[in-house]
Amino acid sequence: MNNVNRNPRGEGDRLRAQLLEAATAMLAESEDPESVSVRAVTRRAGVSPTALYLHFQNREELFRAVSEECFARLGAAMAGAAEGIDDPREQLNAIGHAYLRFAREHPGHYAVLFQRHLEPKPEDDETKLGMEVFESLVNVVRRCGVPDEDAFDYGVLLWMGLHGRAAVASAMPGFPFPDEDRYVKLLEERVVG
Amino acid sequence: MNNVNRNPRGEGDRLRAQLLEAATAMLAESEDPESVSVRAVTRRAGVSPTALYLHFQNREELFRAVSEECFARLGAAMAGAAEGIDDPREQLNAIGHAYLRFAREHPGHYAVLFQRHLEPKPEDDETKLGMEVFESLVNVVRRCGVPDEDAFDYGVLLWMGLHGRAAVASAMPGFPFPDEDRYVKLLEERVVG
DNA sequence: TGTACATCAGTGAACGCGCGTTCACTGATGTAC
DNA sequence: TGTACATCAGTGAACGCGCGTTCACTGATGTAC
Repeated sequence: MNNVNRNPRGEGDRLRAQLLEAATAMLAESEDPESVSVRAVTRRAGVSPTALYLHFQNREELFRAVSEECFARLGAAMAGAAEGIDDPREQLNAIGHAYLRFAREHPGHYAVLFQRHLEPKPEDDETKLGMEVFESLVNVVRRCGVPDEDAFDYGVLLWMGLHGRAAVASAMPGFPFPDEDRYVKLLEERVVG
Repeated sequence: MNNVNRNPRGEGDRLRAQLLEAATAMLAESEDPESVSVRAVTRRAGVSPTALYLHFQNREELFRAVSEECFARLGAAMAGAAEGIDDPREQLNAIGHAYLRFAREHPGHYAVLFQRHLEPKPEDDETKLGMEVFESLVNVVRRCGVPDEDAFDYGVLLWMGLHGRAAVASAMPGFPFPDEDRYVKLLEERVVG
């Protein structure tokens, strides 16, 4: 990077954001997390490979950050889908569709959340972030009239049903799944009752 | 390989089996399919990297073969679990447990089935193999008294519920899943009714 | 019975590649006196 | 007001690595005449 493009003093953190954005964008295009390499990301950000180490300890940390970003996006997609809907059953339906659509349209982002195995960190922000998104699903389940003691379990079943379909549909494109509309309806009917 | 260890004339196919076994064994230990490289597999088999190309067109083909092997093992585990049980509900329960156990005890084998994306081949043996295993699950569902027109759908829901839990439990070890016993019971109660 | 030849099951060296990370550095900009 | 110095945001070369694949080959074993 020429000095021309260097960030001004005190704004060094901008590059961090740019690197994150570059990594996220690559993941959106590539579908294979392994192709998001330190060198590829910095190349895309127009910066030397070394520059990444000014903002992340190593590649693993970059992935951790990308993962957080993707969780936030998934959460936003689900929340956005539920917005403006009153009936909790319809909310649930919308959320289910949003989930599957996210996985289908952003396979790379979805994969980094549930396919790549980051070695768990002490704080484990990722699980925490996942929990937040999950809790909001459980809340909708509760509002569907499911008894409090069942809401968590049913939430898990719904989530697993969605994840299962998202993951397998991408790994085995040949399998004759019911289409998304039917699948979501079926899943929610059976689980929530 | 010294000539000492070379397979006798006409028995060249033995090496194919040995390579497959080596790859499968590595997968059982490593959990990360990417670590199963041509060089690592041939090293383990005690043979030069080039020798692999006598039996497989390329790395992709090796993976395809490994994938078939793993599908067969998963199918066998499920069939074995159902054997000797009369009540179809109990069979279903046993199958569910066998599925989750397979994924838990052989994460590498499970990952190669549903995580690694092989570019789909024309014949698509993999989907076919998966279908066989799946059909046997649907048959049990049918024998539980589920109407024929629902059996396929319910089978899908069960499978997705199992896959979801297997995959997420391995990717997010921190998530507070109900334990396997409860989960399988819950899933089957809700889906099959 | 001997010998030329084909086949089989491999080997060994080399190719070009991209990777993660470390190290010592540069040059602009702000700050203390 | 001038100047020495610290800090900041990067760079560039190099490290050692393992990878998938190709190429021309070797040496034992079987087969035809």
